[in-house]
Amino acid sequence: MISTEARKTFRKPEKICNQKQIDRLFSEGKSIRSGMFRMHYLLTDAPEIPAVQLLIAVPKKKLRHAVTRNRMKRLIRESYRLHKQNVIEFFSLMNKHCDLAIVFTGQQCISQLETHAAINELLDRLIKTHEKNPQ
RNA sequence: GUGACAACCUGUUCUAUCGUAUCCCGGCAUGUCCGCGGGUAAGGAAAGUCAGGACAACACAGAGCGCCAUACUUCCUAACGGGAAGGUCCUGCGGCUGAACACCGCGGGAACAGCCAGUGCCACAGAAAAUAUACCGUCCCGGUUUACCGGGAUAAGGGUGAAAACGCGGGGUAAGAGCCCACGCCGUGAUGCAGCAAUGCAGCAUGAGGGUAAACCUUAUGGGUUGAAAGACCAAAUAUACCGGGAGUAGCGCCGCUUCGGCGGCUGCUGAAAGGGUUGCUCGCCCGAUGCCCGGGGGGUAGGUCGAUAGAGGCCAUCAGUGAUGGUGGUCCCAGAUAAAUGAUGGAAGCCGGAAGGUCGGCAACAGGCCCGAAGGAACAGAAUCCUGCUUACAGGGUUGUCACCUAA
Repeated sequence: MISTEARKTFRKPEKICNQKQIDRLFSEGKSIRSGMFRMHYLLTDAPEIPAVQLLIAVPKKKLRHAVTRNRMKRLIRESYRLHKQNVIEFFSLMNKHCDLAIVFTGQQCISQLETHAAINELLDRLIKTHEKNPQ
């Protein structure tokens, strides 16, 4: 960790693209609920290169129009991109890998500020629960 | 000038920081890499997935039946159920007129092939709904006697109905009726003229003159099925058909060859070794030739590549055409993701909006004009193989046309 903090990127390797990985995450993982969001997560021991991988889901049932769905996904991704550093460092130090899925459960598109707050809260809670009970 | 309607066009722009996808360039640590290098990155409907193609796989001698679609004409197009122009019928407004019909002008609509091919159907009401029919009425005859009853004729009139056997005048008759005739409407047919044609006009002949094909049906034309999750290719790990090589290969049995020493084979039996399992190690135990080790190899999974972005392409000019559209020349390269990129936050400009204020006019209330402009607002909507159309959604702005109202002349 020399001087400048890491660049805030969000590229392909940090996304979950594998069907089996997704199935396992939703069937075996745990979840945290907060307001308009639900977060599924699954810890594995094998430390891979991106310590945390993410999946964003906005269900069609909640937001009917493709335009609003796209916008919501982009807002969530933007929030994660700006707030992910702590989580990545935390799981790197624990030498674990974490799969995350953020699911939007609201009925309407919300603003970037609200999204920032909600995502930040979720990530903090994820870290806190594992500080207490490191398994 | 304002408003409404219709058609067509348009569908905010610039910039800073951070970020995404892809292509190019560069780097070395050669890859799911890095770069404060550069280019490009949603729409008029990207939507609905409705029609038609391109493309792909499979099917397919030929013919018939069936099923489905289409249905005025000509043209356009790769093709269409799309479009253009024209025709016919219906219809709105305006003009013409004393008023109307017809006609003319500007619009709107049409499931505009055929009930004169055949079969069927036509609720309720009504006497009767289609080879007609007789409730009232009209007329004739008979009986009776004023006004009633019976038989017959009749489709003019009444009544019913969405619809009642073409309209009107005359002849005719007991009364009537296309029963006959003139005129007219409608249908059909051939002829002449105009038109590529639909069709129009003209006179002639003819008559079975209600509606219904969104009833069966007839005629003509077209149609193989499934869709990019099509389809083509590469292919790790693991297991493995099959092939080659290697280690190991004792005894008995059987078969073949033999120079009688043996040699080879066996999906025959028994035993053991190599090897493997159990364990930290040794022993022990267990598996062990349909096996073990090495190499090749086909199919094929994860995953990846192609399909897949230069095209029935855009823009400009020009020519042909009433037009849809086509020809020619020039010029440009304009998204290509795949758990699915095209974003976030600031700032500025323009647009809509008009609070508050100023000013002109007026004695004033205050019509109205002009200036300045705060808050706030900005629709419908996100590519997914690609095109051509259609349909639907849509704030604001622009152009043209029609109508209404106001103002001025």
